[in-house]
Amino acid sequence: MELGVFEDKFEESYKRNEFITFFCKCKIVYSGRAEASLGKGDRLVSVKQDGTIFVHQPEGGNPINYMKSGGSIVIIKQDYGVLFKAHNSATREYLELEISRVYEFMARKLDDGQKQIIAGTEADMSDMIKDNPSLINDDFKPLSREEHTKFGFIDVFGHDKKGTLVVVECKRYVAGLDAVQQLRRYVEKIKELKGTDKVSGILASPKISPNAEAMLKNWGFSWKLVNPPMRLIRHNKTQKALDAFLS
Amino acid sequence: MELGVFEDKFEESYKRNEFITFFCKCKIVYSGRAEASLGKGDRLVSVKQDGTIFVHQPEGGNPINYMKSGGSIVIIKQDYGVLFKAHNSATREYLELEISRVYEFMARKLDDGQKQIIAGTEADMSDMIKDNPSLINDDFKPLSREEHTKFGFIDVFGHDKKGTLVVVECKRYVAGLDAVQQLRRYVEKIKELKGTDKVSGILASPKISPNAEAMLKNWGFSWKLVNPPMRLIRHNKTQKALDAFLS
DNA sequence: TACTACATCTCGCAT
DNA sequence: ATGCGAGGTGTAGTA
Repeated sequence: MELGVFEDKFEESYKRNEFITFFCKCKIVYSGRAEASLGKGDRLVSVKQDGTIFVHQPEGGNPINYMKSGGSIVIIKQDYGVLFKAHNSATREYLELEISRVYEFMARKLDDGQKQIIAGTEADMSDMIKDNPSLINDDFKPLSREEHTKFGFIDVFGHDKKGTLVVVECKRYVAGLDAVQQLRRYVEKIKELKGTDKVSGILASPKISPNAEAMLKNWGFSWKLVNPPMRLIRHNKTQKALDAFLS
Repeated sequence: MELGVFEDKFEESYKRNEFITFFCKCKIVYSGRAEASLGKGDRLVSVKQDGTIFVHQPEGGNPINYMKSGGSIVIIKQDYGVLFKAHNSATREYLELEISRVYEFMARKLDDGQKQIIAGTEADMSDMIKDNPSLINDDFKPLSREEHTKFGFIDVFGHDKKGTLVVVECKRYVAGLDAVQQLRRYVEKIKELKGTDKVSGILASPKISPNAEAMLKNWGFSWKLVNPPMRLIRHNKTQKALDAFLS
């Protein structure tokens, strides 16, 4: 595409707050929370309707460069082509694309008021545990869930028949050292606040790393295998399918 | 765009491993690490040359749905339009788009062999501290940097004139409770390994949260204000510019 | 491959 | 606004 045409189209679409996206060859410089530069290559550039910008290389999961909404973009003609300057004065970030060619260009006003509904999160997991406390222990009595305190928030909090307080930390996948320390912090704080040593800590997750398990035991905590709700279903399904297949 | 045309174009471009991107109206279902659904709306859909997929709503920084490379895509004609089915058998993930309209379509083979050069990371920060130990303390002698051990890796490790071992943990932005606990873990492990209590912990960051600072002091550690290298330069530049402006 | 920690993380929620 | 933790986190680096 001729760069003059690109300039005009971009200006017009940008003014209208359209979703703009184009393939181009460019060099990139970013300055802000870090400093980054990227030599000349072909990329996809998108400008969303709220001003969010992202640049994708032909491969890889993440944008190579991006800017959050709240900035402004100007297009300036240069001898080598076109300079695409994005600036966010609030965050003092710059993103500059030295565009030497534009291959294809699309822009359109998109209409979408939908929000995603999601299941199988850590919150669902703590819900499940509160509703089915035997997943943790036969005499576990949950009292609260997702309780925010000033030192963090506790996924599930309760006690057992002997009156020992119980703190449960959930992880939806492999629990690592960080999860153990999170649990440790909560248990210590509860002990401090309640003035008792009778507080037990339980880590609930589908897996735990060996180092994390060692540290957990070292601190007198325990681990309970719990799958996040939908993962459990899927796993069972798969198991059955596998069992049937193998039998 | 007529959906039959879209089907043909998509099939052809997908076969050629081109970077495909289009605006469409669709409903979305995801199943895999969680279960998610999203009602009908206008979105940008992209398929990268390695098979990475992402779907963007008109606003917001992150893709609302995505799939990593390694899967496959099929397009199936339906009464309501076209079903876009992405499946990754290795991870057992599905992403299905019920596409009712396609507004615009682009596809092209992009050529890009460049890798981004970046400065101002935490690694740069620990480099800077190792080269300028006075940023931490006048008698700090660094011994190693980014040392990986089996219990974690320590950003900067050294000692002072009195022979006390020193562990430095860097954070490029606000240090929170997690950073303090990370430091705590390293210090405890070093004490255990060396069989000494003479190990001090220092957290180096541009900021620290109040709770984190309280916890830090409670554990006998200390905080040192250190900016990541490029942030320091920018800040000083800005300060000068502001001073000049205000004077 | 598994584990660990960083990320221009982003995002939401509660204080 | 800030603090805090989750995320379908992703990604790199190392054992």
